[in-house]
Amino acid sequence: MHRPTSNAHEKLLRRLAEFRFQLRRFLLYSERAAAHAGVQPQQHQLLLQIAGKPSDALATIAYAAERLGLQHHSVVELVDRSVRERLIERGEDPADARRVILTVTKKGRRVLDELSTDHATELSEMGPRLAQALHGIGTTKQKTRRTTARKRTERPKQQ
Amino acid sequence: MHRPTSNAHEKLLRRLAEFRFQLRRFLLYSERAAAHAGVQPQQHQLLLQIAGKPSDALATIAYAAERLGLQHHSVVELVDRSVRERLIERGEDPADARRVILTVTKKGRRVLDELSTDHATELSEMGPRLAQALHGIGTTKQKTRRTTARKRTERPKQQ
DNA sequence: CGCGAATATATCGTGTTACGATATATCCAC
DNA sequence: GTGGATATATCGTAACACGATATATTCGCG
Repeated sequence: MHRPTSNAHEKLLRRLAEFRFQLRRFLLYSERAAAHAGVQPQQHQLLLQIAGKPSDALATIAYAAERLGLQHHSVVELVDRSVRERLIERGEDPADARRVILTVTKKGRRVLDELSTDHATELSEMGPRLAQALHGIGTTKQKTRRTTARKRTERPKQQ
Repeated sequence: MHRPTSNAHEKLLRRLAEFRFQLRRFLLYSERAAAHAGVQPQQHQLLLQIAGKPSDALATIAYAAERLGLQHHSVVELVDRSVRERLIERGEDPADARRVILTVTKKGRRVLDELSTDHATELSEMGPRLAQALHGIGTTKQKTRRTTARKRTERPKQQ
């Protein structure tokens, strides 16, 4: 069952490639913006997830790990570095002494605010392009076999 | 110029945080899918950009670097690893002996095809969520714009 | 209330990977 | 053909996330 350069498939590849390219461009912009603001990309993300958490969530290490898609201990190290640079602070949770509550310092806030407006601006430019690159994809996968097609609800991706 | 917990600003933070979270989820999915297919995320991206290039482009190292947002020499190393694992091959450019033309092997193609359909499926699920998280942002960004606005094209960021 | 299991955070050593600096090869203009 | 530009390659280094493991605190249950 060779596909002699299936057009639909080629098209999907091009769209995926374009999407990832645009995505990478955004991430590169973001990395550079962070560097420009004097922090590392991951520190920026940490600040963002702490400051941007919903009001009903606790900014613990575990929360940050979940939001950043990292292991707890990777976050511990990220927090170590960030505390050292006075971007955030460790606080205690009165309700559970095992936990650490993370708060953003004034300095961290300043950095984050700068980055946030930058990103908002950049995204209002690049967002549409990204959204469009994204748009073509779901609709392009038409024939390419329908097996993997609809396991929509969950994904048995372990670890 | 203090913002006493500006509501609009808080909202922007939450939206940005949510967007990055969704983005990270996608990237995490992608990383795992690549691992599951037996390649590293960057190898997947390399395959994708080579196979998904527009027909008028040459799949050189420099092209890949541009598309992956990496330095040439990082790509050289990525290519080294990928060639070693028979995912791609180095070829010569008859027109310019300095160049290396990259081609995807059968094995690489198999891997990429698997990953592509997976990603198309995943994106048709998660794409809308991503697009929506994206959508709220440009419109939430109130005033503060202008400075640092658009020096996207190049940036003297030596980092 | 006391002990083991579960949860939350921390430490240590390691491997991967992208980078800067630099080197080599080829092309192009004159 | 020589010099500068372009394209790829090599080497040493540092950042960062990870696995394995350790410590601290809370919870469940008798």
